[in-house]
Amino acid sequence: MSNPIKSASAELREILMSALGRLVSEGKIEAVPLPSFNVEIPQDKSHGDFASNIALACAKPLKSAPRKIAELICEALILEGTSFERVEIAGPGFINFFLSRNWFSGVVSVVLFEKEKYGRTDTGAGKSILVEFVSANPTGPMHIGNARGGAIGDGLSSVLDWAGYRVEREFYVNDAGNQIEKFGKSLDLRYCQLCSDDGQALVKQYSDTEALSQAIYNDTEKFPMPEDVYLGADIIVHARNFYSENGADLMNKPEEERKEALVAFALPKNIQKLEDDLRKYRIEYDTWFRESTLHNSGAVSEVIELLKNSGHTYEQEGALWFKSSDFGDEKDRVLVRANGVPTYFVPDIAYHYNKLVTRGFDTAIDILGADHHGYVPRMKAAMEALGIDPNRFNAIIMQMVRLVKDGETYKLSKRSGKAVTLETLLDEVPIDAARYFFNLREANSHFEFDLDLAIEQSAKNPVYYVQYAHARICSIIRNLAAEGFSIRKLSAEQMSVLDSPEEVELIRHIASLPNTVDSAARDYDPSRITRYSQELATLFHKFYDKCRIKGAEEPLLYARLSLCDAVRITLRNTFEILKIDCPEKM
RNA sequence: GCGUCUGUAGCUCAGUUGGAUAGAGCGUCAGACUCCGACUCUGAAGGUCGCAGGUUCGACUCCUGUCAGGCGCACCA
Repeated sequence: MSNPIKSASAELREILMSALGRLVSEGKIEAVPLPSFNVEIPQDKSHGDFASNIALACAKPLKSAPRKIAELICEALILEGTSFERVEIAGPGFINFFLSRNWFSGVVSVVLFEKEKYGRTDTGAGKSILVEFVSANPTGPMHIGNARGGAIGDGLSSVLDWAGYRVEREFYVNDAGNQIEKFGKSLDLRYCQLCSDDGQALVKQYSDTEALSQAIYNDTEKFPMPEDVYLGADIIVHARNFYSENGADLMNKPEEERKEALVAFALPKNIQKLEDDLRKYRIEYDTWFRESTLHNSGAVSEVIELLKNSGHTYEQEGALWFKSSDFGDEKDRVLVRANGVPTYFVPDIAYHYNKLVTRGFDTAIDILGADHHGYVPRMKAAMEALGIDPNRFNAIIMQMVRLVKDGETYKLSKRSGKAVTLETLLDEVPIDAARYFFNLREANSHFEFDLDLAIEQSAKNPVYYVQYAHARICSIIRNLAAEGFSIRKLSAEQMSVLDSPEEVELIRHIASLPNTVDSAARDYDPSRITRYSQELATLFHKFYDKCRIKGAEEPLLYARLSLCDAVRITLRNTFEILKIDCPEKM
């Protein structure tokens, strides 16, 4: 696993340090503690491939003008045998470095050698990370927010995997507590409605379950529902299916028993549906973790004891409180209500305790909607109270999605039961487009999803643009192979004919994939990868436009063909990270 | 009111630990295929980085204040 940029950068630091060392030993500069300095990639390519502010940083301790120091350093530099061939002093005292041709041709060789592994790094050093995402309530269908969370969570998991972490994907199934109560109550109400005279009349009228459900859903006069239940038509469908299989017998049983039977009937179907929808979205979880297991194993009551023992709880008005304000949370939180029932917070603490202690992951990441952002400080507080480093728990907050079609906003309302579901979205736009679009912007930005653009098959659509680049390369390679020119291994010497600005730019960008993976992993931001792939596609198209491959002189032809293959591999690897199709023809 | 996130070109957005003349796509205008896939490429116009201070060699980036918008602020989850 090599990283051409990182190794060049490290090499450059060495070169600079040894130059300083020589200056000190020759008595040309004073021996002072080395200040921290940068080696970075300038935005403007005319400023070289790397630039260092070392002379500016040394100005103060050496009490000398930055440019003067820069000149001394440059005189002491030894570039022979390194990846660099030239330096320049610029501006207030920056030292700009230019990479050698050998370095550029080396990049292509590395990519052709590492193939599908190119871009992977070992930065994570095998540390384990649990990424929990989507975790939609199993009481109903998934919405657009879950779609964004799914793409980001899965993309982030891939990025972390590529950066050398041991990653597991997890879905937390809220199959216990109040939501399930509410689910049971809703199912029971609908079931009772179906068994009523009005319901029976409709059952006879409609043979189609969907139509029947819609009729009942629409008729709020005959089939009223209280405020605090799920109104969606999917609830009626469950009730209807249960009725079809079991009839009205349950009406003679107590309400609690009915609810239990209905939940036992509907919940597994909903969970299965979540799995199916997410698999269709190309998300495969390592674990579907059930909240109920935390209750059954006693982990929930255990964590209450642990918190009590920590000394950060107190009782007030009959309830048990967690003094989360001890750890910077804005106020304290109730753990156990006056009626003796724990709040949702307790199983959640038990769950995160399970992640970090019981299962021992080094880090746990949650992908959360912005409406849950207030939840982060209290969970960090709970972890700290339990003696866990709160930095091992991280939350990615993602802002709300605005769906736009025909220039207008699609408003999604949970209440109406007519929210845009993940399923609807995937019916409207290709999976590639959905996954790519949701990773176009960083999580923490308000995102506008343009449905028209996602469907459009043109260069305006970024996902088509990048896939087209890949198909185009494959076509070139096919064409040349048909004429007897296949990719062959070239020496550094033969490869060094690639020196036009377009070729150099392209190679430079190819070289930065490992770095991009690292920075995406470091900042938990998979959107770096989509932007990288677009830039790569653009640079390839520019190269293609300027540099002919077919018909070029032979050494150049083979070098350019190798470059094409390197681009193809690099592009394909970014698609692999994002799990989108890699078409060889379109 | 408190907390939190976001304000960068007409629109959608980049800008990696503070660096050199603030970038891209779309849109607009003007161009490029008898030639490897034109689903492509080239060029032009377009900016007080919300506003005001501060920190320093240097600020879109850090700090303070302020304005506008999103999202929260339960013994709901």
